[in-house]
Amino acid sequence: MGYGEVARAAGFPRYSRMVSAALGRSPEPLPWFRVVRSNRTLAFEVGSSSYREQAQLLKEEGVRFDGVKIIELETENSLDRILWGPQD
DNA sequence: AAAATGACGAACC
DNA sequence: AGGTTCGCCATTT
Repeated sequence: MGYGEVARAAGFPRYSRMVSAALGRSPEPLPWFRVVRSNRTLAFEVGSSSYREQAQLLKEEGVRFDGVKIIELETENSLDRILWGPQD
């Protein structure tokens, strides 16, 4: 899931930036690290401490990388499923 | 009130 | 392919 994708899924197509803001501000432990950029790279500047943290967390979730690019982000407990569940 | 700012994204050079 | 500009919209200056 990218920020724009989350926004769309929530019914706010132009709110990608608000999504990132919300994830950052939220006091509850949201799985912010599962949200990436639309180009499938991580959300932060490569090498930054936040970048390394996100990379580490994602690896623990079983997400694989091709260098800086993410091979496949969607895991069995991807963000959309956590937030909105299997709907049915 | 006006301008700058973002864990964004797409459109243009 | 890679760098710059532009649209987005709530917050903060």
